Amino acid sequence: MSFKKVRDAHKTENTEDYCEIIGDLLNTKGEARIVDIANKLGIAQATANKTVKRLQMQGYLKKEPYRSIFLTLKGQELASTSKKRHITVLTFLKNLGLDNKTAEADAEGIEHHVSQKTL
Amino acid sequence: MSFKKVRDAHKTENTEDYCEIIGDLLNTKGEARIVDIANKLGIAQATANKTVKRLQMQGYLKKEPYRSIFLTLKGQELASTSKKRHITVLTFLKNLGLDNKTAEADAEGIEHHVSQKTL
DNA sequence: CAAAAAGTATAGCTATGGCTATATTATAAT
DNA sequence: ATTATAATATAGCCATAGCTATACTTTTTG
Repeated sequence: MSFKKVRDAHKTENTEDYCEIIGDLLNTKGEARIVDIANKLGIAQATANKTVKRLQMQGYLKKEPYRSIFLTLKGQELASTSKKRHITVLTFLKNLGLDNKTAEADAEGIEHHVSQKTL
Repeated sequence: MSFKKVRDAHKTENTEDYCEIIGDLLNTKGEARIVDIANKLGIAQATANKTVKRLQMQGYLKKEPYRSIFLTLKGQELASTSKKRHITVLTFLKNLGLDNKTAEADAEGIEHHVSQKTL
């Protein structure tokens, strides 16, 4: 069933976004902090904090209290496949002739639902 | 922010799916029942029941206990725009050369995240 | 028409992902 | 060095969406 797959995608979607964002922050700023994530996602810091805690439990992240965040190997892998897919979708949408803003916005939602075959 | 939009899409996604499925069932079978919805979505009947109750509260559906389900005007409108988008995306994916199965599966996830412009 | 089966409803549980309000800790500024 | 500010953490709330188990109707069947 298609719907089951979509639900499964939704489950990993947030995790993928967090890992991707953290990866980007580490690359550009050198460190990833709760505030930055919350700002990028447009959510409250408390929410980001809670999710980071969960992702830590699940082995995607590493972090000490009041310190910045790092990706585990597992988190790095997720971030990289997620980023690749993001770029593929984004490039594709741009090639369709969409402006950057629309392409970026749509890609964010679509990327988590594109199968290997379609890519 | 793109992420905010994606979250908003997720909120309406399930509602759209329910309305679309109910619309389809009414068209093909003449009536829409909890069991059918649960089967189509691949979820437990209790879950379908609960959601149907909520959608009824929110004015998308009408139904009497132990009876079949109908769409309100609001529900019909949502179903039709949702269906149109679904078909557009599906056709597009097929035109890319994807097989029916993959196209259908991907369309299900993607359709809720495609902006008007992109369509 | 009574019993079995199918469908629907409800209760109660879990997890996720939002939020605000309130600590607490770390960092910056005076 | 103390104080103010910024960042982080925690507590407690809400809604959604899933589940199982159980109860209650409706429909089918013998």
